[in-house]
Amino acid sequence: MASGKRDHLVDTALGLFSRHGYHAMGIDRILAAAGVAKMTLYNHFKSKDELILAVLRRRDERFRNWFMRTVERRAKAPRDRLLAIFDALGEWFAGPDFSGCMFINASAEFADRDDPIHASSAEHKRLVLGYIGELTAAAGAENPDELARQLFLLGEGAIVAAYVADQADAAKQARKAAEILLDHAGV
Amino acid sequence: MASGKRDHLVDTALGLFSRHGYHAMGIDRILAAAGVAKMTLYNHFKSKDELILAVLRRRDERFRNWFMRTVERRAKAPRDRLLAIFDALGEWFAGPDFSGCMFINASAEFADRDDPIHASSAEHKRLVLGYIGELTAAAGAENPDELARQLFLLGEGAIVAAYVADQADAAKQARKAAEILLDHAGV
DNA sequence: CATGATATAGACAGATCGATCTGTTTAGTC
DNA sequence: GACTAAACAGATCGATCTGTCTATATCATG
Repeated sequence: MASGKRDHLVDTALGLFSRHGYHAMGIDRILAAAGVAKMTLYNHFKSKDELILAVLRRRDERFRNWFMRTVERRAKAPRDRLLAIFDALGEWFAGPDFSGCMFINASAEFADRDDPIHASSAEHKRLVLGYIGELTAAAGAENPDELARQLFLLGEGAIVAAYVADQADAAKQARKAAEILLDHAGV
Repeated sequence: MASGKRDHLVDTALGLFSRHGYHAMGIDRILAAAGVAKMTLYNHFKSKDELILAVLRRRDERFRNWFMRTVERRAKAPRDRLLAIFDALGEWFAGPDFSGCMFINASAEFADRDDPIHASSAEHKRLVLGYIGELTAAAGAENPDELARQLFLLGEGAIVAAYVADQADAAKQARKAAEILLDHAGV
C-alpha cells in the first residue's frame, strides 16, 4: 500500500475543511482526527495550502462524478436530465452535513484571484459549466452555451440560497425557473 | 463628535475584510491601517467578532441603499426596474475592488448556522429578497413571491459566477434569463 | 483653568498557528 | 535475520493571533 495514509489524511481534511472552513481548521486538529503524525503530513505535502489543494482536487473529482451519475441515473431524455440537475442539487442540500460549496467557500477565504486555491475553484466551476453545456447541446438547444450558462447561474444561486439564506427549497425554485428557460429555448 | 473613531474603524475594517477575508485579516493590521489604538477598538467592541458584526451591519445598510437607489434611478417602469437589478449587479462586479459578496464570504468562514455572523448574513439576504419581492408585487406579477425568489437565485448565481468563476459578464447573462422569466410571468 | 472622557503607544499574556527536527518503532522485502 | 522505507511520538521553533494592562496625552466643556 503505497500511501493509504495520504488518502486517509485527505479524506479527513476534506470533511473538516468542509464543515469548519479552511483557516478555522488547524492542521493539529486534522492530524488528531486522522490519527496521523505531523511528519506524515509534511512528507506528503509541502504546506497546509498544498493539502487544501489536494482536498479540492479530490472534492472536484468526487462531486462531479456523483453529480453526473445522479443526473444520468435520474433521467434519460436530454430535457429531463437538465431538470434533474436541480433534483440532484436538492438531494445534496438535504444531506445531513451540507455546508455549502467547498469551492465557493475556498474562494471566499483565498480572495486573491492568483492564489492557486482560488484558481482551482474557478476551474471546478468551469468544469461543471462544461458538463451542463454537454447536456444542453445534447438536448438540441438553439444556443446551448447561453442556456447552459443561465442554468449554471440558477444552480449556483440555489447553493447560496440554501446555505447562506437557509432556503431549504431553493433547488425546487431553481427547477421551476429552469423549466421556463428550457421551454423558451425550445428544449 | 461622539465616536468618529468608531466609524473610521468600522470603515477601515470593512474594506480590509472585504478584500482579504475575515480570519486572514488580523486586528493589528486593521488598527495600523486605521491609525487607531488597540484599546480604542476594545472600548467600542467586546471582540473581533463584534467588530465583524458591526461591519456587516454597515455593509448591509450601505449596500441595500446603493442597490435600491441605483435600481430606481436606472428605471421607472416596474418591469424595467426588475431588469435594472442586473444592471446594478453588473456595475458592482465591474468595480475596481469587487471581492464577492461580504455576506456569502462571511457565511463561508463562519459555517455554524447558529453563529451570529452567519445569521446576520442570512438576514441580509432575506432583506434583499424582500426588496425584489416589493418590485415584483409592484409589477403586478401573478405570483410575486415566486418570481422574486427566482430572480434572487439569478442574482446570487451571478455573484458567484463573477467572483469565483471569473465570469465578467455574468450579470448580463442573468439579465437575459430574467427577461424570459418576466415574460413568462406576464410582467 | 480644571475635569473627565477619550485616545494614544506599546508592552505583555497566553494561546495557537504552521512548520521543522530528532529519535524510535513498525512493516515489508531481500 | 538484516536492510529499508514509512509512520510514529513529541519537543521545539518563530510567528501571529486575540485580548489586557499601564501610563501618557489630547481635548471639549463646565
